[in-house]
Amino acid sequence: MTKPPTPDPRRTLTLRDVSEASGVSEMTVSRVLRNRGDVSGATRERVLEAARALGYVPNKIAGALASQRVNLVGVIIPSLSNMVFPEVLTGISEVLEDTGLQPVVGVTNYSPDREESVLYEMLSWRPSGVILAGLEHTDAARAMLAQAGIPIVEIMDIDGEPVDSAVGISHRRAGRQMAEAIIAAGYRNIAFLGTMMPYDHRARKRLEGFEDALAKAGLALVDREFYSGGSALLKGREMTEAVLNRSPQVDFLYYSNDMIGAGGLLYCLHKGIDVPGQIGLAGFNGVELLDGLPRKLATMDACRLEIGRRAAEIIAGKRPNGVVGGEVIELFPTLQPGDTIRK
Amino acid sequence: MTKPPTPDPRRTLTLRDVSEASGVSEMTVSRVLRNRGDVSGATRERVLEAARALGYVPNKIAGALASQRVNLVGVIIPSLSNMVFPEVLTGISEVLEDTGLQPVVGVTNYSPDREESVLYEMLSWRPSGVILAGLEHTDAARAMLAQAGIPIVEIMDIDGEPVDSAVGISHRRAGRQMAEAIIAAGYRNIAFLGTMMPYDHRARKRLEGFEDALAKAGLALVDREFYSGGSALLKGREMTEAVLNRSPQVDFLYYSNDMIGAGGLLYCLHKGIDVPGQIGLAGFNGVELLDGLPRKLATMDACRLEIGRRAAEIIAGKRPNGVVGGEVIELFPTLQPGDTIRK
DNA sequence: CCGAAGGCTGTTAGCGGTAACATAGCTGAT
DNA sequence: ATCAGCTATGTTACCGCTAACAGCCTTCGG
Repeated sequence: MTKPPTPDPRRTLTLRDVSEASGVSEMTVSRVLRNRGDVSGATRERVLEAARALGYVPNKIAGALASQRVNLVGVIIPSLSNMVFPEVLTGISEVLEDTGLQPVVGVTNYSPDREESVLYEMLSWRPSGVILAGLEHTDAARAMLAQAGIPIVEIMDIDGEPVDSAVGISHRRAGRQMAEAIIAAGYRNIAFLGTMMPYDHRARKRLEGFEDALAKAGLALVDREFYSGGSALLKGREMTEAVLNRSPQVDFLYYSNDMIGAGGLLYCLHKGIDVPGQIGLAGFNGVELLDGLPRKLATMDACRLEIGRRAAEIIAGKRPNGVVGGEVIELFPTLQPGDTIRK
Repeated sequence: MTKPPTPDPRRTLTLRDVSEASGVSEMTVSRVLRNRGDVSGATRERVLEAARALGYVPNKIAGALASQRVNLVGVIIPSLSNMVFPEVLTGISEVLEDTGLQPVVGVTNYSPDREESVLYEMLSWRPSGVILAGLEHTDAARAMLAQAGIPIVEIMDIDGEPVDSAVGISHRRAGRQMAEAIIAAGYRNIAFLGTMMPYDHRARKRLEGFEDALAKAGLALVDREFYSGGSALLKGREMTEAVLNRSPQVDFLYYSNDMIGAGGLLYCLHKGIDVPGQIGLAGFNGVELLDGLPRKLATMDACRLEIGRRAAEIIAGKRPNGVVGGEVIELFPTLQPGDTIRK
């Protein structure tokens, strides 16, 4: 009736178990497992051995509570389904990798309310920083961010007032630039095809900038078409067909993202339309998918990787917010004319 | 020199602050904020008001430590960049939404070592459950999973021995089925084009099943081509070109995923090849992108949404693992012949 | 009019770690 | 030999919250 070597395999292990198994105090075990403070080589070995043998996994909840330090960075993005945010995440992970910080992702589906609740949930875990897409948030969300006492980085967009720091591009400027390039290439009957989501502020700002530039040249959109949901590639085909049927005079199609642009391009090629002679096309984002298309769609890359990297660097290298004012980093997307704008 | 109403806006608030502001004990505040136990309507109002006014965000770290309950579910997947896992995540989120549980995502980039460390990190937060892709893990990872004392669900694949529960499809069977359909359609000179990743066990199993079925019909692959990294669509074009140049007799191209399949399809159409007369094609996954292509690629959907849902249901409705044996749920993908296999 | 049964609120004792300080050996310079 | 100055380890007091239980005040049946 002796106690078995592994007392209760169900109960989760604590520092105490390791400390008993290795004959030192819990504090020493803690020091070994965190590589902090001086511990003799012999003890270190003994402790590590015991921890490994038991299969001990430290309890970060207790550790975080005691040390008031949490190695998590909240990352809040609207969606995972369009390839742009995963790339931002890649940039973030790359940088955080060797800082001991770990990203935790939350998705809002472009809903401000959902963003607010995801943020609340995240802050309740007291992360070391928060990175979130966009500058538009509910009042409550802004208040939470401002109160949090941790570095906050708003990414993707810089047309607005950040709570703390921001890294992104000017979507208004991006829209303007594209319009100018299109006008310079001689197109005059321009249509816009884009997302309907009222909360995709960046797409909205691009369109605003685009129309501003058109107006400055005495032009206006001759048609526009919106969509939401579904396969973007397919929607691109359908919308393009609709626009071309409705407005045969159109000679340029500006898409709010590359995916629907690609659909439109495939449609035009299929219909035997002369691209870019008869009709020109352009999208936005610079997604890698475009490389595989029969013709290269004109686009503007959104600096996604770089945005992720810079945002993470700010978090990794910063003191709690308020201590120093936030910085705003503007990146400049490059226009990639591809093969769908006349030279 | 009186104390200002908001003592130190930097210091983060605790229950005590709310309790002082509302004139009740911390315990009562706690009860109100968690909707647990009996609290009179009047007190509840007062407390909520105070909490709101102060902008209090509860500290889940302390809460979790005290209650030994964590509302997180770890989800470990190989990649975010190929659309299949985001869809699984959607299924998971849908189900967890109304259970109070919250998914936390970790990405392994198909590296077993990375998977092990991500898992370790996650377990150290003592989640209520873990969902992870695949049945192949390092020994240490398997040991951690078995010891964790929480429900574990391995997803996507059921060809192997799960640690606890599993939800997925048989990739061997999927490969076999596709081979049988191809052979039945009269193709005989079949090539495989796929990923090189040695750790994409599911792609490997599909190929194994595929070759088994070929062998049973007295056939063997006439060519094969592998890739890794880069734009899948572009790779699909390039690989297809390479195979067709090298082995002109090929009459069917089986791709390990839809993306490279789509690239191949675009290439064939561009070259004026008769699809599916001269050459047939098929992919795997059933990604929505295919809907937008000029011709529908034959594929097999991988039941991604359903897998996510079922996995989440198991976690949401289950007692700690070991208490009841794990269950294995096999789903059956349907072959979608599209327009790229002869009738 | 009493005691049982609830409803509402407070008190106490941790959860599993870590910061900060205390302590015991051991060195080597004086 | 003596003691400052290490190094290696232990002790104590929380971190912010919640489980469990204790207490008070009503209410109500007998």
